[in-house]
Amino acid sequence: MSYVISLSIVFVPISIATMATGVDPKSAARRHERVRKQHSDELAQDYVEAIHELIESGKPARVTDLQSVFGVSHVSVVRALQRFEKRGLLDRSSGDGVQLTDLGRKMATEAAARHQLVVDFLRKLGVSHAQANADAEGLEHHLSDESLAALRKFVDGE
Amino acid sequence: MSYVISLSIVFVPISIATMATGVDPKSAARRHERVRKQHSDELAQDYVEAIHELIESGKPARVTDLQSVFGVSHVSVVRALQRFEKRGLLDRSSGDGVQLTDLGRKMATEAAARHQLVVDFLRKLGVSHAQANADAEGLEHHLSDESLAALRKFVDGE
DNA sequence: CTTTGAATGTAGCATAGGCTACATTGTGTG
DNA sequence: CACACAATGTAGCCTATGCTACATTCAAAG
Repeated sequence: MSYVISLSIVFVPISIATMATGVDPKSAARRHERVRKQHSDELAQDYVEAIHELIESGKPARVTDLQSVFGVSHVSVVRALQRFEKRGLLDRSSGDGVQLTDLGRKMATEAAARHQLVVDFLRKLGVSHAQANADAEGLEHHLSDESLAALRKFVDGE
Repeated sequence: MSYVISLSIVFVPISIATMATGVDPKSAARRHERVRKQHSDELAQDYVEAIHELIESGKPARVTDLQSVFGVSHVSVVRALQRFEKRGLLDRSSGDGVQLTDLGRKMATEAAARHQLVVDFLRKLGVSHAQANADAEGLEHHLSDESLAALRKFVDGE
């Protein structure tokens, strides 16, 4: 079998037919592929965000601290940190807790800004603070720039 | 337009202290745990939704069809279907394509309603149809009942 | 009737992300 | 000093999701 893989990640507007039905296979495949990519970055963003928050509040970001933030075993934390260190997001060589690289810090501040925007947005929609925070944790990784801009516009008074 | 909103999301209360700071480790752990649970159900919902759409539009839901919907190899589809069959969501014993069980159909219609609500909501915020559909794919799995109700209120004229 | 191509399934491998069990190391206290 | 506990790391196992390569089956075409 020979596959002809289309590398056209070019922007292709969804056809009228698709817009109505939502069942066009090609665009559906593109959407699902995008979600898979988002997932592969979610944990990294959550980690750098948590590490950033700890450091900003004067506390070291140790394995134990992250373990209680994420509610997983210390082993899962260690292995996640190993992966993210390989990806150049953080540095575990210094003594007390992990440090973020410039790249990690950039990712962290962007993630924090997105998170806050989503929380503010949900609050303005009338969602309780607790639920807004909880939902933002899942939502923040799946918003396009276009949707983020729309949320911002709404939050900033519409 | 009226929506049938899923009532299936677990309610997790969050303490007042948490609400203020957002950094309380225990509530953070609860939030992250909830997101992990949502992830473990995402693919199942996407599959039953896709299968339901195919069947509703008169086409059989075969491995090949789902392969092109999700943009993965046929092997990934087969193994996903095996898992979901074990979970009682679908039935592969009948001849032409998979069938949904009652449970699978219920999950599919709820997921479809959520998806449509998110799309309509983003559209009302000014997001393009193409991007609204794309973003909804990721967002729809991470909204609490409370947030879904807020979205519906906004869509229905506020 | 044979060949061929599409659909489906299996075998086996990779990575991400969970886990428990065990080893090491450092620190503080009886 | 020695024992104990907390923090960290490693070994090894699990499931979910991807993949390629190979096997089977069936229908359509020559």
